[in-house]
Amino acid sequence: MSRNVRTYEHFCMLARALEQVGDRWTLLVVRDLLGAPRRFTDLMALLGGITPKTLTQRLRSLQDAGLVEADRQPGRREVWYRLTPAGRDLAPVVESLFLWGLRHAGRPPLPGEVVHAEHLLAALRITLDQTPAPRRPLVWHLHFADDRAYTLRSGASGWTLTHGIDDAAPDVVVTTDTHAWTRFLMAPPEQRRSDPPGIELRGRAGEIERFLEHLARFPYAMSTNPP
Amino acid sequence: MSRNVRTYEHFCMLARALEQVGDRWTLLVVRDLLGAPRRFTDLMALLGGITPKTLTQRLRSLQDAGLVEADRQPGRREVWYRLTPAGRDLAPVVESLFLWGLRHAGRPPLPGEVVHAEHLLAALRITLDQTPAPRRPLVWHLHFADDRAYTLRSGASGWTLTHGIDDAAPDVVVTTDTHAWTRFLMAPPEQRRSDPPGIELRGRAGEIERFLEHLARFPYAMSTNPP
DNA sequence: CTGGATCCATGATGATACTG
DNA sequence: CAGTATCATCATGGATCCAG
Repeated sequence: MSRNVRTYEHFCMLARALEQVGDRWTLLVVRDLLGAPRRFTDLMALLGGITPKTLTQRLRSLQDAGLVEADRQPGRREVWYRLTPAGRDLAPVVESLFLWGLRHAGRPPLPGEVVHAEHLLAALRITLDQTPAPRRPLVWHLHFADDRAYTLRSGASGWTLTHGIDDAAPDVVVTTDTHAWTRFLMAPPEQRRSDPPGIELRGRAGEIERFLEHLARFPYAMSTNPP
Repeated sequence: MSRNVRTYEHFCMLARALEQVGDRWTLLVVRDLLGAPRRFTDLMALLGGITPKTLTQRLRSLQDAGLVEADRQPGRREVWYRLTPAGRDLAPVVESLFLWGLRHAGRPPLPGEVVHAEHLLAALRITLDQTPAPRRPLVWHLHFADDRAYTLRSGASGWTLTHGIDDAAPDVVVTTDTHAWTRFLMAPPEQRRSDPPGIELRGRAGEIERFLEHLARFPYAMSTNPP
């Protein structure tokens, strides 16, 4: 149970933070737990390429640091891992790294890369949060070919991405698959209007227009320095 | 010269970002280059504990990734390393990690930890940026016992920390040493008013009061979730 | 099936010493 | 000042196996 205390021995809050979350894979685990609580095998699938040994080790470190807690219910097989409040406080860290990656490595998938629609949706949600909030709350539903569905919703405290669709009437319903959705989002915004292949957009014409307008800021919403 | 291409092979902008800056020591190098251009030995001193081999390797990776450039002038021994615009874009990443560390690991130095006033000043500057900007620009000078001096200045685009003191008339002048300054800032804000040992504050009484008021938000300025 | 543990190979990092 | 060289150690990856 003893932790790998690989320390920097610096009196610096950045170094202290990196001692907790700087190891390989750690922030990717946090990324996936920010979306929702997950089981070990959920994480294995989302983190394609991690070995069970390393995942176990990262989850233990995060638990010891108080960033993750394991939910083990008697009579239930699975263990659900979820972030503690301290773990959720890492959201700004993950978001700033997402934005940097979008800006400086925002290219379509390389051959062999594992693709999960959810990670692209997370990047989209963060990008939307960098743009002015819409005057009226918006609700978009996204249905993927593997039967996963997500809701993107704007609210007073920004955009949220949730798993599944809720009962609120959506302004736009997107039906697609991971591959088409990836090609759609990684294409230049001008090209997204002309009947994108593999994507069905349903909703009032004005709402679809508004949807495309918001997406036009993706992936280059942030700029500390000009592109 | 060949890169350490330790990739995740995920189509995820967070993973792409971590491939560039996720290695041990890398973000600490960026932290120190965000303050000013530095020489190899400057970095060795600030990064106490890094080996020259690892520092060389990190600087090469950062150069290959286009985040750092080396300034070698003919007839000059030293090499000055500085961030490129893409490297400076990492400022939000470093800042969010600083804030997380302040909030969740903001304890006084542990025995054996290397202490540099500059890293605490960086954390202070970031914290000041989280609070409402002062109505009028403020200038504080800080003189340390080792003859290093810094200027903290508020402006339209937030607070800046610069090396040395400029010619503008300061509102407050602080004279101290690294140890006393660390104890001062890591003490509860109430305790900072009563004649802190090892610190001399000069300036009009109202300006010193304003200085202490701004510092009262340190180190707990940020909160995504309540403390 | 989920949630791991074990063994071994390899590569990244650390300690120390030395050099153009 | 700005690194290299050498050697030792530790973390990670790959594959396989196991208990509830």
